[in-house]
Amino acid sequence: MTDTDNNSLPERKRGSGVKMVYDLLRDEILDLVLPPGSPIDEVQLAERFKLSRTPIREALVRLAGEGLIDTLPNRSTMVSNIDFLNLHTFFEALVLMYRVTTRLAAQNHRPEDLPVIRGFHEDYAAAVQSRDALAMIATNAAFHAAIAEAGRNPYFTGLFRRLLDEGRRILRLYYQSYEEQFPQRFVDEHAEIIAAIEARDVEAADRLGKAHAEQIVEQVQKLFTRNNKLDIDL
Amino acid sequence: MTDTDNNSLPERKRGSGVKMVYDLLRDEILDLVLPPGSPIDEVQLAERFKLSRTPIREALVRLAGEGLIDTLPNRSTMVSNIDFLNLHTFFEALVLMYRVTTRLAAQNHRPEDLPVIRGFHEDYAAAVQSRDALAMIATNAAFHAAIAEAGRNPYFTGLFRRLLDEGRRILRLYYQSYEEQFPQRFVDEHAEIIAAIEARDVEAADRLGKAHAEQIVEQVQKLFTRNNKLDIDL
DNA sequence: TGTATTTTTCTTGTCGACAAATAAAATACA
DNA sequence: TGTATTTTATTTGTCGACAAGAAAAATACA
Repeated sequence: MTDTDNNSLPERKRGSGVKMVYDLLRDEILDLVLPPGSPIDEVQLAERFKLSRTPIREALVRLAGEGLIDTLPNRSTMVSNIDFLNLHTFFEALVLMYRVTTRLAAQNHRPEDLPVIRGFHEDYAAAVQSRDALAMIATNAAFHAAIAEAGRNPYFTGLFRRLLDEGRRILRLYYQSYEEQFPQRFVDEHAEIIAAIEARDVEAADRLGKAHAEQIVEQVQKLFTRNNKLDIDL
Repeated sequence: MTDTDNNSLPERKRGSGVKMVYDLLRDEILDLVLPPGSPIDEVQLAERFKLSRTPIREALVRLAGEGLIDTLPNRSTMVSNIDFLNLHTFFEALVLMYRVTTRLAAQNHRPEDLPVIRGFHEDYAAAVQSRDALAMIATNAAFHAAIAEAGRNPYFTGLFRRLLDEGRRILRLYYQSYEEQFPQRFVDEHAEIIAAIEARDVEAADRLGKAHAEQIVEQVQKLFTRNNKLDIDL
C-alpha cells in the first residue's frame, strides 16, 4: 500500500469531515491509542484527513468541551490527563449515576427498550466468554448507557456517558498490561438488573445498580493497588 | 452614541475574541435577551465584534456543545428551546444535585469556602430585600454553585452548573412578566443550609438541600400552572 | 564554561475568499 | 389561479495564506 491510498475517500459530504475527525479522535483517546499527554498536531491531522485546519479545529474545540483534550493558549494541545489523585470523585459520581439511571429505567422504560438492553447484555456475555477484555469494557459501557437511555433523563444520561467514557480510559489503562477479566458475577448481576427493570421494581433496581457499581469500583481499585507503581509516574 | 463607538475596543489580545463572544452570547441567552428560537447570524456577529467569522464560529461550537444553541447543518443556527414537555426531568436532576452537592459540601468543605458561601448568601438576602427578581435568580444560583464547589466533585459541579444555567432561563421567563418574589423562607433555608455545612452534619445538609430544592421546584411549578397559557405557544 | 540576549523556527489564531447547500423568488405551465 | 420548475440569493462549510506568540536554537558576552 503506497502513500496514494486516498482513493477510498476521494470526496466527502459537506459537513461530514468534522464528525469523522471528532469520532475517530474520540475513539483513539478513549482506547488509549492516544494516551494522556499525547500532543495533538493540527497540521498533521489536516494532512492525515486531507482537510484544511478549519474543520480539524472545530473537532478539537468539541473534544476540549468534553474535557478529552487540553488546550494551552497559543501553545500545544494534548490529550487530557487522567486525574488519579481525585479518582474517588469519579467513583463517587459513577456509583450515584449507576443507581439513578437503573432506578429510572425501572420507572420509565418502554417495551422497545428491553431488546436493546438485552442485546448489549448478550454482547457482554460473549465478550466475557471469549475473554476479550477490550470488548468487555466497550459492551459493559454500552449496556449501561442503554439502561440510562431507557431512564429518559437527558441530564443524567449526559453525565453518565461522560463518566463511562472516562471509565473506558481508566479500564483500558489497566487491562492492556494485565490480562485480567471481569468475573462471571458481573454477567449475572446484569441479568438481575434487567429482571428488576422489566418488573418495574424501582427499589430493587436501585439496590442492584448500587451494588453492581460498587463491585466494579472495588474491582478497579483492586487493580490499582496491585499495580500502584504506575501511580508514581504522576 | 453613534455607530462608531468601537473606540473602546480597538485592539484585543490574540485569543480573547472567542471568549468575549462566548461569554456575551451565553449571558444574553441565559438572560433571555436572546429568547429561545432567536436566529444566530454569524456575519452579523462578526460585524458586531469586528472579527472574522472564524472566532465567532468557535464560540458557537462551544455554545452548541453545552446545548445552549442548536445548529441545523447547512442551515440556520438558533437559541435552543426550553423543553417544557420534559421539565420534570429537569426538576428531577435539579433536586438530586441540590441534595448531593449540599451533602458533599458538609463533608468536604474547607474553612475558606464558608466566607464565599456567606457572601452570596448575603447578596441573595439583599436581593430579596430590594425585591429585585433578576438579582435573586442570579445570586441564588451563585450561592448554590459555591456550595457545590465546596463539595469538590467536578462531575457533579459540572452538571449542577448546567442545571442552574437552564434554571436561570426558566425563572427569567416567568419573572419578567410577573413580578413575583422568592419568599423570605428561602433566605432562612439558606441560613440553615450554611449551618449544617459548617457543622459538617451530612445528613442534615442532605435533608435541607432536598427540602430546599423541592420548595423551589414547587414555587416554579406554581408559576407554571398559573400562567400556563404561555405553554400553548409551544 | 555559563548566563543573557537575539534570532530563528514552529504552531496557533485570525482573516478574506470561494464553493456547496439550502431557502426564497421568479418564471413557466396547466 | 394554482402548481411545478427554474433561477437567484443567502448562508454555511472549507480553504489557503498570513501574522502573532512562544519555544528552541544560535549568538554574544562575562
